[in-house]
Amino acid sequence: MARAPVIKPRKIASQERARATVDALVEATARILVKEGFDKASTNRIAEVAGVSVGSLYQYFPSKEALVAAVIERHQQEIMRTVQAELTDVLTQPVDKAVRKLVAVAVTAHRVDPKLHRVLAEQIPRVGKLAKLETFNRENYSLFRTYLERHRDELRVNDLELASFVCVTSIEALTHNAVLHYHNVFSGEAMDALIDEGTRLVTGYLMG
Amino acid sequence: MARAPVIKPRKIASQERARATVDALVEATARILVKEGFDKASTNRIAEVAGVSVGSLYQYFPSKEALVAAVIERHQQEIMRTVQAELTDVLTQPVDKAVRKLVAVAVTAHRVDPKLHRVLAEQIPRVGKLAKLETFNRENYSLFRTYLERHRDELRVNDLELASFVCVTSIEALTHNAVLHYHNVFSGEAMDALIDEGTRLVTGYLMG
DNA sequence: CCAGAATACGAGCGATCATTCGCTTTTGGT
DNA sequence: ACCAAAAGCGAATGATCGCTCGTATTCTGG
Repeated sequence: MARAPVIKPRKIASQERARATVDALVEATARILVKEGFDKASTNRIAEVAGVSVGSLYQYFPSKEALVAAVIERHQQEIMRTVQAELTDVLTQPVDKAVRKLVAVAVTAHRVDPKLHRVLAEQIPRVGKLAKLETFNRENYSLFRTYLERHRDELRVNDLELASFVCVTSIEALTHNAVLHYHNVFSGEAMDALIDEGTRLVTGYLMG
Repeated sequence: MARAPVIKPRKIASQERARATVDALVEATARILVKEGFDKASTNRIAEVAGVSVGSLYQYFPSKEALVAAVIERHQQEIMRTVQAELTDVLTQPVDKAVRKLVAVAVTAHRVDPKLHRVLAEQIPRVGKLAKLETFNRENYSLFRTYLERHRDELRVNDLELASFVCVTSIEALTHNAVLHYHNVFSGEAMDALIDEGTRLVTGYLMG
């Protein structure tokens, strides 16, 4: 009759040693994604690189997807930590200053482990619809939307929804492309120039 | 001693029936990519959907990648066919007209089998560095670059290289995002509005 | 009409992968 | 010091996949 107690409930965890194992697994996953690509990131390989057995892996992560999701979450939090401070006073600043800061922050965000960011951006669609990066972009989007509403009278746009889409999409694409695909072209001064241009693009659009 | 003659040279082909087989295979690959996703596109499945045997598949395509590459090429050519006519007179037109046309063309291009386009855009990085879409973007890019050079005196930008990057990246991202991720939002009139905004964004940036 | 070339077939090989489970080792409370 | 729970282990399983190859069928030029 007694049945449930012996079955392993999966996924719960925490005793000092266990936390180290979990960290090692997430770290190993990230490293493999960057250095060997998504396809090479098999559960066996991840366990091997983490210096852990496959069995242990499955004690904490119910699937390979869960592992990748953990990597995504960790990366997201790292970005947040790096960027948050910059964004606190943006809402109260004038349009030109605010836009410049937002562009600069976007660049900074993409510079947090760019190689990992690239792999994740490319592979996330495949990992279920978890799409944590989507969530991130939503936050980004609604922040911008809020800013536009507060400064409505300084702007020459009617549809704030549409304007938000245009601005956020452009800034994201510009910085993403520059950092992740043309990082050799945009280094140092060239990146400053890119920030200038991005700022001019968006402010010119928002104002006259 | 005679060795080579019997070996199948692979990949060459053409007799009426064979061409139909090749078409069926490419078509089946495209359909599976759209309806079931990249992971489900196994060679066995492709052959099954094409109504053909795996053996036949490997007579014409040396690998699974070759099949995907063929789908990409076909899609590219379809886009070209749809768009080419619109681009012939762009070079001679004034900035505002030209930019508007380029934005509109970008939308049109993304509307050629959007679902296929999305899958390809998401999965292409994984298919070697063939990156035919890269090639396509290069063409796009150099066309724009050429336009800027010809109309240099009408513009208020110094670095044409940088300006091309900014404009092409923005237009591509705007239309890509709108058509492939927010197609429900941007239908009919909303899409016209998007074209207006994209045009204003870019012309405002290029001129005063 | 027929011989050889082209095309088509599909069972099967070897490799890889995600995941399981019976077992051993470590840990922490008492 | 002891022991139950927690953590760790890794060989084994079953499924899938890309791809090959010996054979059967169809086509075509003479």
